[in-house]
Amino acid sequence: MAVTSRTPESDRSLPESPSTPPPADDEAPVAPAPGGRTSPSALTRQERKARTRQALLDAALDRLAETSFDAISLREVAREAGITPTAFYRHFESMEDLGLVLVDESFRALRTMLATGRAQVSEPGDEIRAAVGVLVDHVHRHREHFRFIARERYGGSAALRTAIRQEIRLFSSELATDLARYPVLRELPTTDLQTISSLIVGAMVMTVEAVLDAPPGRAEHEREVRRTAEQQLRLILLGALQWRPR
Amino acid sequence: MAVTSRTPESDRSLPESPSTPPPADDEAPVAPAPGGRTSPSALTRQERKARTRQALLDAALDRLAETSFDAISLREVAREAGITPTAFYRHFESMEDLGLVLVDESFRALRTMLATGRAQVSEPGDEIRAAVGVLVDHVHRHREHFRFIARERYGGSAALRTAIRQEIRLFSSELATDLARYPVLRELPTTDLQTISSLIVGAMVMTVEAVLDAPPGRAEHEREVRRTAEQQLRLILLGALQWRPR
DNA sequence: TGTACATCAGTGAACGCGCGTTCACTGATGTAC
DNA sequence: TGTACATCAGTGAACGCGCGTTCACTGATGTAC
Repeated sequence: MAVTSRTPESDRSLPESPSTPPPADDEAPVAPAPGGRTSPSALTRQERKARTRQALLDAALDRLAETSFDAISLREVAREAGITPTAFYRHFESMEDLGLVLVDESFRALRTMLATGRAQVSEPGDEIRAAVGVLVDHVHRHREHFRFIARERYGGSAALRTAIRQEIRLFSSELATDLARYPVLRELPTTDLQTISSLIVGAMVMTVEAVLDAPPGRAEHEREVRRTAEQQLRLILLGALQWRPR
Repeated sequence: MAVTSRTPESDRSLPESPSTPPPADDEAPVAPAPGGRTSPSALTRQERKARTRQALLDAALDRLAETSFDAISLREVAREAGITPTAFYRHFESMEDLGLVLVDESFRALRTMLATGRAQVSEPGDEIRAAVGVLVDHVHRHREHFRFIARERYGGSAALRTAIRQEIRLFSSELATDLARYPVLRELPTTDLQTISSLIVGAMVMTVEAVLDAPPGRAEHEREVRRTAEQQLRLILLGALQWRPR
């Protein structure tokens, strides 16, 4: 197990060691500074706590690759984060509590995406391709968070499901507002805009799932997913332009 | 726990019984004919086994109201079905095995729906309303199976997920074939038809979830769900009619 | 700057519990004669 | 029809295990003087 270098009384590996212990310097599990340390840590207590907390969140996200959230145990999350089960309670009241924080974190990522999308308005006529690009890129960049949402959207405890559904509804409304900026759509009543944006959200959800399911290397598969998504949005737009209320 | 008697040797349900086994009469766990019974049971061993098996499947479906499939224990399913954990193995190799049977059962229900839909073609101009009606009715009639699919579609073990995804893909293809019957759409290349039908399937999935989420009594909420679904399909159709390949 | 005390993230033993799986078994149902 | 034997769905005890939660604790970090 080779502890890399240093500190006279070293070999300070944790009792339950993290899966990938010290990648570069920081990041990853945490290393909660066990007993007897001479050189004073560079981190404040507060910073350390924040890291452990994040390690717990990351550990849970990580486990979601294998099972659904409510099949993940507090103990395995603590183990993977490199702390005792008992210490878990210093950070969260329960796994459900942690789950709700993950919902929050995940939708923050999603909102970032919307902002990015609005910022780079791109040349007209190509908005759809650009939008799909932004979506797919973000899914790659926040793969684990999107997987979490996809899984728990209809999966887990009532509390998580409710929280996620509310966020999606909000997201859909924001999209409706965005749509209202387009000249042709501006005339449509709000309810119709909402119907349209929920259709778009549905297509997006399917797209996200397709991207997540893509075998890692298959660029070809992904190009296909993009193309389908673009065509679907185009078709929706085509329908929307023909749409007349009532 | 009264065993409700009747019919000397009739009630010939199949070993692998259809989704709704014994319409009136019994229901509930099973009553595995405990020891010391004097009056000979009216059921053959085979029939009894089939019932217990179905009771296990139903128990699992039932538990899915609370948690996701991979958080359901073999023991609680056995308990709810009225048998010992040990006896579970007379029917399924494992919970995963049982899960795969549920996938099968659920999609059989879904296929029934498609058949129904095709049969009652209804007056033209109203196909969309009729289709949405058939969908919503079927969700009500097979509420638990649809909930199972909705939950495990992205939720659980890789095996279940794969099985479900394959069924949905198949379903989507069948829909594409159906679409090809419509004069205007007949001209479109197969890939475009598939893109369109996957968009429709996406909207349907959202609709199913909305119906499942509806608070039981709220007829009003459900009318709204129906209306939205109809409009979305109408919009897709509108787009499809404008669609020109490439 | 040094000292004395407070804070609090993390420890480790212990608990009772439900889990999946094994095993040898029982006794009603089914079958061969 | 009656009898003797085979089948097999379900039993119940037992196992080792990982779980969530409690408790009294430790010792580095933080703060007041």
